[in-house]
Amino acid sequence: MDAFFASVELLRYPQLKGLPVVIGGARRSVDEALLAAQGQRALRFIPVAEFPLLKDYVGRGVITTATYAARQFGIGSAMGMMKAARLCPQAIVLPVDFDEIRRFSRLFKSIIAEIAPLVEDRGVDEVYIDFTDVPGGQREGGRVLARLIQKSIFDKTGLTCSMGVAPNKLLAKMASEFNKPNGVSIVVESDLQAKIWPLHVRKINGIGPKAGERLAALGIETIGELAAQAPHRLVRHFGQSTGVWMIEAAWGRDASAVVTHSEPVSISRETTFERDLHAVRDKAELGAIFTRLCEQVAADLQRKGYAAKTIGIKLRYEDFKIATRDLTAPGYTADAKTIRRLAGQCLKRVPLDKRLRLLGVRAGTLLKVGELADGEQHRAVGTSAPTQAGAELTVTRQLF
DNA sequence: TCTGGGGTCCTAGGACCC
DNA sequence: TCTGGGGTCCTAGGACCC
Repeated sequence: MDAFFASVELLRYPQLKGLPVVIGGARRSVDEALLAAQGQRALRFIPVAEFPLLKDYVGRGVITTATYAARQFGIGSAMGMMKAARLCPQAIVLPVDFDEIRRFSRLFKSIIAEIAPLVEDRGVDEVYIDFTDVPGGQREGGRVLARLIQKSIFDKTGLTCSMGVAPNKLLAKMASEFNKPNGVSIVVESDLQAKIWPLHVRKINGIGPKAGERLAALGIETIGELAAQAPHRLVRHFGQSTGVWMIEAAWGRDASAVVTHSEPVSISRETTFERDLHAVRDKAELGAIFTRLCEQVAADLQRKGYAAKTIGIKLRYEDFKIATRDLTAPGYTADAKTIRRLAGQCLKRVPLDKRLRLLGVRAGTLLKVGELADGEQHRAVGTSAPTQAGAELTVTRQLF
C-alpha cells in the first residue's frame, strides 16, 4: 500500500492532501491537539513547530509513514520525530490510529482474496499474491489482473497500492518498488540483467544494514556484482546457507511458496519510557509498567485464543544495548499473574546497573486453545495464583 | 536531535537422552 | 583409558522486516 498510514489519515482529512504529513510518534490525538491550540473549535492542523513543548508532543517517537510531500524534505520512515520536526517545521504530525489501520488492512486484504484467494500476509500493508491459477492471471504478463486488483481496492477504499508481478516472491518484491505510487511493474527472467543487476544489494529482501556493509567491505555494491562472485567466496564470509542464498537471490532465484496460513510464534508488548528509568530509584514506576505489560500480553493471548509456555523479558538500556531473558515453564498459561511472576523471575537474572529505556514482555511456545469451549477456555486461561508456583502450572497443564 | 512496536528466523552452546 | 554420534529442548543474542 502506498504511504499506507498517511493515506488512511488523508481519507479522513482530505484538506491535508499535498501537505507534508507525517504519522507516528505524536503523544496526543488530533482532537487534543486542537484543544491545545488556544481552545479553537474549528478543525485546524498545527504545524509541528508551533507546539511550544515539541518534545512533549512527539516524545521519543519515530515516523512510521511520511506523505510524498514530506519526503521532499528528506523525511523517511523510522526517522526520529525530533529530527523530522527540524527538517520540516511546517509538517503536520498525526498519531497512528491503530484501529483504523487494522480496519483498512483487513479491508484491502479481503478485497484481494475475493479476486485471488492465495494471499500471504506480510504485515499491515503488504501481501504476496499467487496469480498462477487465477483466471486471467497470465494476461499481459499479469498486468491485467494487477490493474483489476488496484482498481477494486481503490473503488472500495480510496487507497492506492503498487504491485510487482514476477516469477517469484523475491523478484515481485523488488518489482513492486519500481513504479510507486499506484504503479504496476512486470519483471520476467530475461529482465534480470537490465532491471535487477544494476540495483544495490540492499534492495534484496533479507540483506539489511549489516550484510550490506559487509558486502561493501568486499567491494560488492550491486546485485550484478554479487551475482558475479564465486560462491565459495561468499560462503567463506557469510557461512554456507547465507552465502548460497545470496548467490541465488542475486540470480533472481527463489523457490519459496506463497504461505496462506501461519500460526503466531510469539506475542509481545513493549514500551519505551518518556525518560530513562532507574531500577532502584524508579522502582515503583517500573513495577507498575511491568505489571501492565504482563496484563496486556495476557489479554492479547486470551483474546487471540493462545496460551504460552515460555515467558520472556526484554530490556533496552540507556546506551541502547539490549538484554533478553526467558523461562520455559512446565505448563501453559495465559494468566496475567502467572506471566507476571515468571517475567519477574527473568528480571532477577538480568543486570540492572544501567538506566532502562525500554521494557518488554514476551510470550512464546504458543498453544492454540480455540478448540476448547468458550466457558472452559475462560476458566483455563483465568487460572491463577495458588500458593505454590509448581502447583499452579500443573493445573493449567492439566486443563490443556 | 537520538533512535517505536510487533514480529520472524537463525546461530550457537549446553543440558540431557538414547 | 579414551572418549561415539545422533537428536531435542532451552537460552541469549542478533539480523532483518513491516
